Amino acid sequence: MRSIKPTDDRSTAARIRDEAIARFGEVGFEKTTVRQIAAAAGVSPGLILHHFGSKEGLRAACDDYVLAQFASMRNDQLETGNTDPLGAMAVIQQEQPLMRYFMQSLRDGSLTAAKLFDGLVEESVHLTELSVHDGIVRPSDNLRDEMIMLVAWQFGAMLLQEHVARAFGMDTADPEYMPRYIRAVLEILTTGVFADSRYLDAWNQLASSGEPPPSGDT
Amino acid sequence: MRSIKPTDDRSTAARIRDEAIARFGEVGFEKTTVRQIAAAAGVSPGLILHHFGSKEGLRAACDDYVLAQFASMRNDQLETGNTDPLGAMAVIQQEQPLMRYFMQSLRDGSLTAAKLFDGLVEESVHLTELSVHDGIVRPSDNLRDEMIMLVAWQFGAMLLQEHVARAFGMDTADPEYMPRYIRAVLEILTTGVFADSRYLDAWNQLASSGEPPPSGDT
DNA sequence: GTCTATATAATGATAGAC
DNA sequence: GTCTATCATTATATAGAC
Repeated sequence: MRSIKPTDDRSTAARIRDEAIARFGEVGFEKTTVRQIAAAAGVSPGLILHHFGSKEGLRAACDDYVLAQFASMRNDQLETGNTDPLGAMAVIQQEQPLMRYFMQSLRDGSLTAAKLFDGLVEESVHLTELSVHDGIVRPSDNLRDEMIMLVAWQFGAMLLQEHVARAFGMDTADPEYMPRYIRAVLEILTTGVFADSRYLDAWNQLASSGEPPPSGDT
Repeated sequence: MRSIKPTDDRSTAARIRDEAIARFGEVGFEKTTVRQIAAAAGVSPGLILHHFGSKEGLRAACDDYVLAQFASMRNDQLETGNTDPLGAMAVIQQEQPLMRYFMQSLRDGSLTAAKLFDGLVEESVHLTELSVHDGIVRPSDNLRDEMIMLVAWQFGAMLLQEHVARAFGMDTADPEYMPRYIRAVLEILTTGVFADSRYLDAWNQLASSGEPPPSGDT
């Protein structure tokens, strides 16, 4: 169903894997059929099972590959000494097969997604500690938890970017989307949202009183 | 497979619908089979198709019902004059079938989820404007976009709560989870994250220069 | 309204030829 | 390594009895 470039030097198995990553990332593991991947890779459905044993085996191969690729990217970033948190944020926001695959894994709650998430939390905590030392990020005795939330928010926003874009009155593909997104994020993370610390103070007081705080209205 | 309480005054169709909402919310639309819903509701698979025409028809009925329920809840909240943004946040965070269903819809990107998301953005903007007037939330000339991000972050964090909880070193069901979550959120939204406004200023300068800003390192 | 039995379609997986 | 043909399972959906 698709012509393969004669100069494609990837092995057939690698081509199948890459097509699988693309499909899994676009529509998810469940909705993707072995036949679709076979058609996209220009091979028969049987060959895929022959190489990877089962559809689940193919997924495992994709997981391993994606995990390795991310580790490699992280290495490159460390070697070039790029410690800019905003830069990392922008890089990761790109619309690439690997990132799509990761997002879908995040949706499904796979083990790979968990590993990746945890790794990114560690990395963020590390980078932010450096930023605190440099006076870029304010100190906090709860920095780790805050970074966990920021990582979750970042990927949460990516998961829901269709809705964010629509609320902005635009499409995800609009070149104005990312600038507008980043500006709103920077505003919140620079100035906060509340006018003063009354909520935070009240919360900390409740917490120090040892009692699990109410979940209703204040 | 399950005994129905003799005092259950819901019609059979309503019972089927409620069971469907529960299953769809727990494992998603695709992974739920008509047979499972039938077993849970104590009826035959055929009856479900008889009432709702198809599985898709059943989903439509669920969507309509959930949408109506949320609208009703919103009405109640307006009537009781509850304008506390934190209260609304806490209420919505509860683990109820309706909320689970909404979360799954958000995952799948259904039309219902979009309507709900948009409605919640409008509501949040409205409530926050009141809070700004009351001096609780700082003013902003970009308030709407910031609220869009906050709504997306909130639901994004709920979508990823499995990962957030694991990063906290606990389980989602842990009673300490929500307090810890809320504290981290309050800290970020009260104080911000950056020590000063250098990033925001640099960004605004780039934006005012009319050029689409870089996506790499600064 | 409700059930049982069945039709139909699609999917993951297997077997064996080349 | 790769393909074709086929199996076995599972799901939605339909037909018709009660």
